[in-house]
Parts: sequence; structure tokens; C-alpha cells
Amino acid sequence: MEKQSYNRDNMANLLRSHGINPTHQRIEIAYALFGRQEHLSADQIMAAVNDRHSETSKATVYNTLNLFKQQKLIREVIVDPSKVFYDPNTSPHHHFFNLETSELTDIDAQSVQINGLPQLPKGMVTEGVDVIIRIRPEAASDNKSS
Amino acid sequence: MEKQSYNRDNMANLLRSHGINPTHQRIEIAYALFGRQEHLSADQIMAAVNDRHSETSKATVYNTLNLFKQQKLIREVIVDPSKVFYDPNTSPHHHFFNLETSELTDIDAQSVQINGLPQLPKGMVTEGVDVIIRIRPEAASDNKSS
DNA sequence: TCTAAGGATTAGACAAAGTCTAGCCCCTGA
DNA sequence: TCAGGGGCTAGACTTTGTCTAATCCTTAGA
Repeated sequence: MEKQSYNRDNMANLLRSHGINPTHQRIEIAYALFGRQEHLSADQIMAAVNDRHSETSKATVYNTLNLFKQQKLIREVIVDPSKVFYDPNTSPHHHFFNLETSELTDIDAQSVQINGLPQLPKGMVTEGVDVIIRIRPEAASDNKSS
Repeated sequence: MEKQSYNRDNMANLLRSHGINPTHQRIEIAYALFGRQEHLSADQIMAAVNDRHSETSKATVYNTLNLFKQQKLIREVIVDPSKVFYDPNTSPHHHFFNLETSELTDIDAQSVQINGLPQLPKGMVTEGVDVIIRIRPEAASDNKSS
């Protein structure tokens, strides 16, 4: 739980601890995500990985991200209708989504309480709760007082 | 606020009241959404409209849905990474999302309180708050007790 | 009635995200 | 050395959604 710096060596252990065979490409992709602790889309990840020496194909990026997701190493964030973001933070949290810039910001879930939710339909279980607060810059046209 | 039955005649007035010129296609598309009060994707709407006598093109469906959205007649629901759902219910509410069937169910927002949200970043305003509860059928593999 | 203007609609080309396929690479174990 | 198998890859393919350019109304004015 303590903050740790991520480097390529940790990555191999991190992958192993989630039952993932650490290959070169997987380490690079994990490092792209965990090294910067940001919300990246698949093509941003591919660009980040291919920016340095090693190269990875589109198929591998998608295969790997889906594998990571399945092994609960990362999680998907679905807020932008045109692309999925991948989040290296799997602890419960919510998001601000900046509609202007498509930027995501984390909101720690520990401080947030949600009350009054109805019962789940019979036979269903909760897989997760997402709270997304869509925000935008206060525009000149929002003249509440002028 | 009182429940009303939607027919094609209301549709024209509904559109006008949102500053939308009621054309034949727009009425059909509005009726497809409001007539069944369900969450439909663009291609489901197109199929519904073209199932009956009149026909509409893909471009018009997308143009019209974006126009409706812009005029706050409907709202987008972004939960499925591969497609957008359109929701004729614009009053504040949240959603259950069935991961197995991709079905959406409304949760009235009036009974739900959310506390402890952090301050918005400076100069930003809230455009909306989405709460999505991802659910799935309790599987045989969820053997909590067996 | 005729015509011009402008909004609405359309087919089809296009773009982008993501999946799939089939073959190749490479590592390990015998 | 060889076989097996997981991983990687290029590129074809699918699907959602956008764009473009042309055509189709509808309405207002002469």
C-alpha cells in the first residue's frame, strides 16, 4: 500500500504476482502504465512503448491489456464514447472526467459514501460501482450573476 | 412529470418544445425512443425505425440523435465500450448495467445521496454525475459457501 | 403558379478502435 | 537436435460513427 517507485524490475514481479508470465513486451506495457500512473488509451500505450527502443504490435498491446484486465492488474475506465482508458489503480476509486480535454482524475473512494441505492435485482451480484463526475471549465457563457 | 403515453402526435410538440423542427424522420426516431422508454443504441434505433414503413438513413439517425442530445431531449449513456446508448429519460438518475446482457436499468437519483465528494478543481463546473453499478448474475463459480 | 433559398435527408466513402487469423519466433525439456 | 507450445506479429477484417456532396423538400415571394 505504501507508495513505491516503479521500474522494470518490479514489473516482472508484479506480473508474476498476478499469474502473468513476464515477457519483454508485457513488461514494457506494464511499465508504461505503472511508471506514469496515468489513464492511458491503447494507442497512447502503444505510442509510449514504441517511442523507446523496443517495438510492439497493436495486436500484442490489445492482447496484453485484456490479459492484465482479466488478471485484475489494471482496470478499464469507460467514459469516452470513442476509446477505453486503462487505469493502473485498481483500488476502489472514482473519477472526474474533463469533457474538454478528456482527462481523468482519481477520486479516492474511501471518503465517498453512497446511500440509498436500491436492492440489486434477484440473483445478481455487484461487480463494481463507478462514479463519474463529468466536469468542464466554467465558460464565459455561464453568466450566473452577470 | 405525470406519466403520459407517447404517440406520434405528442412527438411533434415534444420536439418543438425543445426547439427542434419536427420532420417525419425526427418524429419516428423520437417515437422509437420515447415510445418504449428503453435504452437503445443507434443501430437498434435505426432498426426500429426502418422496421415499419418509413425509412431512414444511418446519417440521419446519427444527425438526429446528436441534435436531440444537444437540445437536451435525450442523454447519452456510456457504459459499453463498443457503443453508446441513448436514454429518453433526462431526469437525474443512475444505472444498473448488466454485464452479461448489456442491459441498462434506471435507478432514481432522488433516493440516492452521495457524500464526501472532493471539491471540484478550480474554475470547473459539474456537467453531470453518473453512477453505474455493474452487475452480473451470481455464477455457480461464486461458491461463497460451498 | 413558378422560382429561389435553405434546411433536411441520403448513399456511400471514410476514419478509428478493436478483433481475428494464420504464420513465425523462441524457449524449454527430453 | 528436435518437438511442443506460448507469445508475437502483420495485416485483413468488423463495427461504430463521421463526413461529403448531391438531392429532396418546403416555404416565401413575385
